[in-house]
Order: sequence, then structure tokens, then C-alpha cells
Amino acid sequence: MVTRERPTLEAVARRAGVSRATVSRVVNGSTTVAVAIRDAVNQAVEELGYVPNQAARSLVTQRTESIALILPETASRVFSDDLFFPAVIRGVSVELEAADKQLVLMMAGSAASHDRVERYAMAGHVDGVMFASMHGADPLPGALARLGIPVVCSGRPMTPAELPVPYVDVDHIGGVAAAVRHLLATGHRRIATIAGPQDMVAGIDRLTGYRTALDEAGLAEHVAFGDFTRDSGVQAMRRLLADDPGLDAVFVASDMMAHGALQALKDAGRRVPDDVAVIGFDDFEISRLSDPPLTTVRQPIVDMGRTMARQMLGLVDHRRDVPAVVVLPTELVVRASA
Amino acid sequence: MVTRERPTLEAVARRAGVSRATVSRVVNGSTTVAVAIRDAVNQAVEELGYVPNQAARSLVTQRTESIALILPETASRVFSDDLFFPAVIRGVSVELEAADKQLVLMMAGSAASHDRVERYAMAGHVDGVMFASMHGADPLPGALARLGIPVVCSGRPMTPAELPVPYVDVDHIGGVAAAVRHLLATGHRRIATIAGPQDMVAGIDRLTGYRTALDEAGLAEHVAFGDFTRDSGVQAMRRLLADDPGLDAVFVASDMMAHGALQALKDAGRRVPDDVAVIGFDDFEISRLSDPPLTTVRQPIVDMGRTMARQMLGLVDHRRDVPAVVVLPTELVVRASA
DNA sequence: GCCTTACGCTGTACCGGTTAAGTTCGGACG
DNA sequence: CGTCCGAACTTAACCGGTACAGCGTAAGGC
Repeated sequence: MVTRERPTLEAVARRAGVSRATVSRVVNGSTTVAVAIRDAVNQAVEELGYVPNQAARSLVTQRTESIALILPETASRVFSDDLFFPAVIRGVSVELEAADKQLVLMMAGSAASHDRVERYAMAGHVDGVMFASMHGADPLPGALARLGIPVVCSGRPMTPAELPVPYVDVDHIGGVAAAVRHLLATGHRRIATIAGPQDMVAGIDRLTGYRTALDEAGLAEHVAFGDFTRDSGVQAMRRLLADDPGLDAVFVASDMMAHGALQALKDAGRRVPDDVAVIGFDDFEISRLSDPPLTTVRQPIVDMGRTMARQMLGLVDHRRDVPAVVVLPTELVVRASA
Repeated sequence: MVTRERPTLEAVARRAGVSRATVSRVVNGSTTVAVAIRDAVNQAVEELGYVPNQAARSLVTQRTESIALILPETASRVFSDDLFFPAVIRGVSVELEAADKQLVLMMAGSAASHDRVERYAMAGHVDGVMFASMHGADPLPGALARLGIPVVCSGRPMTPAELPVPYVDVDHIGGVAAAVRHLLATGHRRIATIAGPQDMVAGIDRLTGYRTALDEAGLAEHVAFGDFTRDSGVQAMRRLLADDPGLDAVFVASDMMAHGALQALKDAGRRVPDDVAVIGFDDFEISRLSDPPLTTVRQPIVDMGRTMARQMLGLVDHRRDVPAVVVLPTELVVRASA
């Protein structure tokens, strides 16, 4: 394998019979270049197959034209059957592609990879960093922001607000309230919930929404916890049934867990929605296809990704009109399961 | 937002009272540094929060410590319900993580993004490029390889072998042959196939396997084409049933299409496997859960990713023992659908 | 006691771009 | 006809590291 020397600006300059600086100006589309010279340079670029060296360029411009999306999860989790991450990534991709920025996707599920990601971002490899699916009070967003690196989070960060980081989130509480109200309106009174992990804002807020709504109706709560995976939904549903065989409805804090719950209910011989009504949260594509089709709270995940990317693009361009907080609406989608 | 100046080697050197070169050697873990000086430097690094500038480092070392995985598909396709890409990515991630290399994931579904990816790779942003899911005779792998950039493909490239590019693939033909033999052994004689796209090696080879096996048995072939998506499986199955209502088995070239086929068969009132036996190809997790559980040809997708990454790591280290071609085995997994 | 050798550090020339400052030159103007 | 001006190019100074040649120092050999 012959490593053909990559041509440099210098080589192009020599061939075109001009200086390095002039070639640089042509390559970067400066206006103050005579047409004849511009053509000569472009021809030389073509002939040599010149491509600018990004490292050299970044060194002086302090820009890389690429933006990281950090998922503090293992690759297995990101690419499991959960459809949350894909949707976020899709949204982010669309916007960055339009802005001709490169997306750098980083999984940081382990402590080692978390460190590596930190070094990577701090080394100036990217112009900005987006976070999705944060657990607990991760110090990384704040640390990067303090270094002057633009940061945007998907989901309100749990870090104390010493250094506010821009974020985009959805109206968890409003969505859950709508779901519980729907259950109440259809006559259910023993309404349990399968809550998400309590180290994540999405888990916390959705449980809060459930508690608030039940409180208002003067009903007792009944909670089991899962971690947003399908399996954990199965387990949690079994526990709920064991604790209260007479429950007549359950609000599940994610669609994947809801599918697990449907499975567990089926295994237990309960009919949905006749014996037990089920409402999920997400509105994944597959939730239209389940048996029965899942009633769920729709959150605009792709839009979250897009919005987050737009905020980021605004920040790296130092625009003044970048909103620090965006909260997108949720919506109850009624199908057959409740 | 105060952009705190990032400290440079120079600053660390001043603070530690040594030269820039010495700091560099400490940072890069050279052995020939006196302990006292090493400690002093490390302390200065700590105090200033020094992180090396990657652009400057790459400029001289010609290395970036990151490796690209290019998926010539749109983000929507990569992150659809298809589980092929996630598995490849997972495998690649595991190996690169162990080698402390950064994975840069790039979708190149459109012509514009294809160009951008090309520029990105040629600009020396990454030390090597892996490809998955290639369509037709993409010139990019060859072009990069010609420039001396290490390239590995998942799936035998369709480009003419002027410049052989290392690749890892699975034994499509053997797997399909096993599937068809199983159908023959269980008494089926009108065996159709839903083939994959014929601009991809996986599509071509699996169809070849089917044709060869049927030929050997002296049976007539019956082919409909899909594009590996679930929907295309539904459509193709309908066409097959319309053409030959009496078919008694179908080999489907991907699990997603197979699930579509199961759906179409159910809609048409056919029982699986009693009326029509179905065999897929992939062995996704969800194929154990379908109704009925899918008999399928297992291909080790995660292993493909891992193997591809290992080949790549060998190439960037200029190791001599990197196999140019690896073909992983496939295996028939018999469940209830055939 | 002097020379050799090895060790460990410093000085500095790059890497390949960008960009501010400097130079050249033709044309407009007084 | 001399001066001034602006357009368009060149020169050269960075950006922040790495790596190699070179040099001072201390230990070792005779």
C-alpha cells in the first residue's frame, strides 16, 4: 500500500505559480482574487487532488466544523431495541447535515469512556457538545461549559444551577397528567404506575406528574420502578399485580416498559384494556402495532434532537438569540389499550 | 460565557520551570525524565488544567486516534427498526473502546453527505475508515485506499478488484443452502424466496445461495424482491402469494422482511408453518419473540463489527499479520416457523 | 586526573494551514 | 507629470504541539 504524499498548499502554490496565501484565499472563497489566478489555482487543486489538512486549519482557526453528541450509555444500550436514541440522533443529524457540520457520536457508558470523551472534547476536537439521556448530576456538561465550550442538553440537567446550561426538554408532567385524567375519565380508580429510573429527569418528572394527578383525585398511589427497558417493564408489572391483583389501570413511564407490561398482563391472563388499561409514554412507531395498539403520551423526540442541534448551531455562531430553555409539548394519543 | 484561555504547553513549561520539550515528554509518558521534574510538570499540568491541543498534535504526528465508520445510508434508515446497523456499531464500539480510539460515526445517505464524508476522511480527520452496508460499486473505499488511508469494508466490496480492500463478510451462500436444505428435508417443494436488493452483496449472494440449492434439488425458483425493510417484506409476500397461491415455503433474505412476510401470511389467512414455512436471515433478538418464533439463519453481526475494527486497528498500526479477508460462519437456527 | 560515555534536558526546526502587514503596480486626479 | 490610492498579490508571523540534534553534567574507566 503506497502512501501517496498528500499535496499541501505549498505544492498547489508552486504549480499555479502563486504564493501559499493566494491559494488559501482561493480555497476559502475570498472575493479579492483575479479571475485568471483563481482559475489557475483551481486547476492546480484539481490536478493534484488537493484537500486541506484539517489539523493545520483547526490549529489556526480554532474550529473543527464538527459537533459531538454524547450519550452517557453503553453502545449496547444505545443500540438496543429502545427507539429513543435513534430518534434523537436522527433529529440531530438532519439539522447538522443542513448546516454542513459533522456529527461525532460518542457513547460514554463506562467510567473509562467517560474520561476519554472528556479529554476528547477538551482537546478541542469538536466545536460544541450535546448531551442526551443524562444520569444523575453529571459534572461534565458544567465542566465543558466552564471551559467555554458550547453545551446543550436534552433533558433538564440535574446539576445545581450554578452554571446554567442550555437545554431542551418536553412537558413530562403535562403529558402524564393528561394520561391519568384519561384513565380517571374512563372510570378507573386503582391506577398504578411503572416509573422510570429516579436518577434521570425523565423518570423523576413523569413520576411527579402521576403523583400530582392522583393526589388531586384523592386516590392512593401504587408505584413500581423500572429502568425504561422492556424487561424491567415485565418485572415491574408482575410486582404490581402481586401487590394489588385488583388494579384496573397502569401508567407506564416509557413505551418499551409498556410493551413489557402488556406481555406480563397477557401472561397473567389479564385482558387489556378490559381488565387493566395501559398507557405508555413516547409513542414509538411500534406502539401502533402492538396487541392491542398502545395508548400513549407522544413526545416529539426527533424534534428534541433538531431543536437541540439548532441551539448548538446558534451557540457556536455566537448568535445572541439562542433560547436557553425550550420545552416542547406532549400529547395523549388514544388507541386501544386505554 | 467567559472563554477561559486554554493553557498551552508553553504555559505549563513556564510554571514548572522547564522547557516545552520536557513537558511534552512528560505528557507523552517518556521514560527518560527525572522523577522530580516529572512530578513538577504533572503538578503544573494539574494546576492549570492542561489538555493537549489535538489539532496541534495531529499536525505533527499525522494521527488523530479516531476512526470513522461510514454508513452509506440516511440517518432515518440507520436508525429505523432495522437492527443490523446497531449490531455492527456495537461490535465496532467494543473493540475501539478497548484500543482507546474514538469512533466517529458518519451517515452518508445523500450525495451531499457522501461528498462531505469524503472530504472529511481525506482531510485527515481520522486514521482509518470502515464501511458497512455498501450499495453498488461505491468508488469511495478504493479512492481512500489509493490515498493511503486504511480502509476495511463489512461485506465484500463490489468494486472491481484493481485495488483490493480488506473486508469481513459472512458465509451467505452456506447459510442459505442450509436453510433451503432444511425446507427440503421437511418435505417442502414449492419454495419461494424474498430476495434482498441486488445492488448489495448480501442481497446478491443470498439469492445465489437460494438458486444454487434449488437447482441442485431440481426445483423451479420463485423470486420476489425487497429492500430488507419490513414493509418491502409485506409487499413481496403478497406478490408471491398472488403469483403462486400454492407455495408451501419461503426463504426470506432478512429477518425484518421475514417479519413482514409473517404479517402478510397472517393477513392472507395462511398458517405458519403448517400452510407455509418461513425462514429468515439475521437472527435478531426480536425474532425469538415473533408469532411464531422465526426459524432463521444466524449471522454474527456483532462479530463482524468487532472483526472489522480489529482489522482496522491492525492496519493503522502497520501490522503485517492483518488478514485481508475474513469470512465468518452462519448457522441455521430452527424455531417454530419452519 | 583526564577522557569517554550515557543520561537528561534545552533549543529549535518543522507540521500545513490562516491572516495581518507589507509590497507592487496600474490608473485616476490635481 | 508627479502623487496618491486602492486592488491584488507576497511575505512572514503565528497557531501548539513533536522530535531530533546538541549540549552540559555526572558517573565510570584507566
